[in-house]
Amino acid sequence: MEVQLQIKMNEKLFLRNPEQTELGKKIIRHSIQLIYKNGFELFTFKKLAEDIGTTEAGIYRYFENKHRLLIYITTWYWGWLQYCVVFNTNNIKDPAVKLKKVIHLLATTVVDDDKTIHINEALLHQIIIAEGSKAYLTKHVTEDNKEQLFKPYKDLCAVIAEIILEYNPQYKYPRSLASTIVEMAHFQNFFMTHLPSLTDFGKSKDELKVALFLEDLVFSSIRKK
Amino acid sequence: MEVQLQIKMNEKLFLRNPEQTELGKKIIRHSIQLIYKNGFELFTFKKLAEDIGTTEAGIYRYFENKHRLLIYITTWYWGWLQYCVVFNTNNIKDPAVKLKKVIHLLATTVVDDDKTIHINEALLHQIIIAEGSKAYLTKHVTEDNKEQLFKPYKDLCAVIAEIILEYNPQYKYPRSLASTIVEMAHFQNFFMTHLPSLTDFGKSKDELKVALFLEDLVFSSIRKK
DNA sequence: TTTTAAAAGATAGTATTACTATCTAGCTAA
DNA sequence: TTAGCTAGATAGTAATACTATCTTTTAAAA
Repeated sequence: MEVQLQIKMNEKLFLRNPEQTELGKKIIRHSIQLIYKNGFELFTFKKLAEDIGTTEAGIYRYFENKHRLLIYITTWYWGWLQYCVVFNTNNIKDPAVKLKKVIHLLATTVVDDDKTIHINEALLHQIIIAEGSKAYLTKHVTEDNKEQLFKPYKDLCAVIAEIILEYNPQYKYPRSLASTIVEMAHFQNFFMTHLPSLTDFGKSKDELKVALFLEDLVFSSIRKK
Repeated sequence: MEVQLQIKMNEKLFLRNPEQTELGKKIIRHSIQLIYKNGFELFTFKKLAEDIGTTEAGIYRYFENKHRLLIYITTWYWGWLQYCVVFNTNNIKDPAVKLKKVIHLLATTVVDDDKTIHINEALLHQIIIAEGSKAYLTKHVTEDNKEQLFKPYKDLCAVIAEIILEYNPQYKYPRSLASTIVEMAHFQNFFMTHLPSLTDFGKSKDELKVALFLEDLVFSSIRKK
C-alpha cells in the first residue's frame, strides 16, 4: 500500500497553490535545492526560474516574493515535524520517553521520506538549521503572525509544552522550554559545524551529542524537586 | 573624572577605521538608528548616506558592504558586553552570584552608557535581539570565522563557560550551555514581544521573567547531582 | 466538436540595490 | 609650499525585485 502525505498549508502563503500543479511542485523542489546550495540571501527567483526552465514571472504567479516562499517551506517542515512527533509518540504512555523521542526527532538528521515525493526532508532540515529563524526575524513579523503564518511552528511548540506539563504539571516555563529545545536543536547543530568553539561537540561533530545535551538540559529542569 | 571606553575592533571588519574620524562615528551612530528603525533587510547604504548627509560612495570607503557593518556593530556589542561582565563580576567570589549577574546583563534592558558617546547601547541591544544571528547565519560563515570576525562573541561565551565550570567542574556541556544562555536571552525576548505564545511571559512582557527562566534552566542543569 | 477558461511561456520594462570609478575641493602636517 | 589624506560630487553598471501584457498550450465543459 502506498500512502501519500499532504500537509495543509495556510492559503495566505501563496497566490496559487503549488501542490496542485506540476510547475508548483517543481518550484518547491528546486527552491529547496537552491536555498540549500546558495543560502537564502543569494537565492533569487531568476535563478530558480532558470533552474526549473521557466520564467521569473512564472514563479511570481505562485509566490508574492522569496520571503513568503521561505515561510512556506519552513512552515511545511514544522507541519511535517509535528506529524512525525504525533506519529512517533503515539501509544507511548511515559512522557519522559515521549520527550526523548521529540528531542531526537528535532536534533538528528532527517531521512528523506518517500511519502512526499517532491520534498527532500533531509535538505529541508539543513535549511531550517541555517535559514529557519530568518522566516520570523523581520520587521513584519507582527503582520505575518496576524495572518497565522507561523501557526505550525507555534503548534509544534505547544505539543512539546504539553508533554512537558504531562511530565511535571508544576513546571513553570513549559512554553519557553519548548521553544528553547526547538531553537537549540538547530542552533547547536549550526554552531557544531560552523562555530565549533560555541559547543562541546566540535570535535566529534556528532548530532547525537546535541540530543544528549538537550536531554540533560530538559530533564534537569523539569525534574520534580 | 571622565572615562572614555574604546573597544578594539578587528581591522578586517572595515576599510577605514570608523572610530578615527567624524564621518566614521556618524556612520556607526546612524546605522544603529536606521537598522533599529527599518530592520537589516530594508537598511541600505543609500538611506544611511541620506540620513547622515553624505554620499553612498563615502560609506563604501569605510565598509565593504552592509553585512560587514552588521558584523561590526554586533561584535562591538559582544566586546562591550564582555567588558560589562568582567566589570560587574569583578571581586565576586561565588560563581553562582556571578552567573546570575551575567544572565541579568544578557536578558535585561541595557541603559545607554555615557562612556561611549556615539553608540546607543539600548538600541544596539534591540538590534542584537532582532538581527544578531544574521551576522553568522550566512553561506560565508566559515570564511568570516577564519578571519576571526566572531571572536568577541566566542570570547564572551568562553567567559561564561568558565564561570559554569567554576560552579561545577564536572558539568559536561559548559560551552553549549553558555551559547544557549546567550541565544535564549535574546530569542525569548523576541518571542515574548512578537510571538508571545512561544514563551510563558507573553502577558506580562517582563524581561525579568526571561532572566528567571534562564536562571532556573542553568542552575537546574549545573547543580551537582 | 467546439468553446472557453485556466496555466504557462515569452517579452518588455521599471525602480531600487549594491556596488565601482573618477575627479575635485578642503584641510593639515612636514 | 606642497604632499597627502579625507570627503564631497557625479556618473555609471550589473543585478535584484518586481509588474504588465500578450500569446500559446492544455484540458475540461457545453
